Amino acid sequence: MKISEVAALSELNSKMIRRYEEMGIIPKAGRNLSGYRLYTEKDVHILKFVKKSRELGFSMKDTKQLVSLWRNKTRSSSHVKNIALKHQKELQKKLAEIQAMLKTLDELVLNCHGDDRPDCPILHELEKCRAK
Amino acid sequence: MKISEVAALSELNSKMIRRYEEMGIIPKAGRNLSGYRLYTEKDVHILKFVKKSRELGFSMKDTKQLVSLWRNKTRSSSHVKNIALKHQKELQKKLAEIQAMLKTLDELVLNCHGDDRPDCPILHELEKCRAK
DNA sequence: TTTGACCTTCCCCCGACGGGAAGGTGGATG
DNA sequence: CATCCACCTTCCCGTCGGGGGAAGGTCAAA
Repeated sequence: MKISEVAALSELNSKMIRRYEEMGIIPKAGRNLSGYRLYTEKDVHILKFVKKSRELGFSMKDTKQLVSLWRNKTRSSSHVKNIALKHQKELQKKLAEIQAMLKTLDELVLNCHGDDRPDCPILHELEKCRAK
Repeated sequence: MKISEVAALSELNSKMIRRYEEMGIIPKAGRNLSGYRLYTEKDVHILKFVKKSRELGFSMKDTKQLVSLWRNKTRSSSHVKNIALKHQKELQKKLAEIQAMLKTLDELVLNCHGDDRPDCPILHELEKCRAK
């Protein structure tokens, strides 16, 4: 298979597949005589794994590790779990940050008339010095 | 005041203050004879506004608009509100994405032994083809 | 034969920073 | 007075996860 075919099958795009290869996340593809990358079913399998990892928010670095562990039958699940735990903590942190922003933002949006007058609680809030 | 002083007062760093100036978010600072940027209390006020806007997650572009509206006494609050509403929607989307990731991740972490054995539900899940 | 759809590598762009080089300035100290 | 150190300036490069598009090679159908 050529790159656009595996791209369609893995729901990635060709550009990212080349990048994953360059970053060592996936093995180097074979080439035909003209230099075109050639793929097998196995490569599609790996690419789908990468796609799922990215969909769960794992970084490129984590994904590289996860692919490597996945392919290494002598891995320890604790290694995998540590990566997941770290990512989980980061996501929880981001979640809290966004929730905090939304808490303020929801209130501001609710209180703003949104008409032609210049009075605006949003700007007023941004102007306020935090007590801190 | 020189840049590091306003940086301390606004809880930003010098680098970002220069960048905000370059991006037109804040007015161009005055200079002394040696080319050092000089600031007033008013500038600190603007910088604090910028800081709060960024803390609420507004982009640089939005922040630039908000500063401009803030300083424009003939603004309409609807203009401000539209910016806030758009940002609110984006945050809600991000929130939902992170919650979805965490929902899966929490379950995976819970089910992974995290020991020396290679069996790992996390890798197993990533390997699975989505029904889709 | 030509056309169009692929493929390749290459470099630049985004946002929101951070690091650090290279060089100028300014005030306190020896 | 010289020197030292902290600060200032501009500039370029790196990060992460991509996207856009140029320039050129390949291949199959019309």
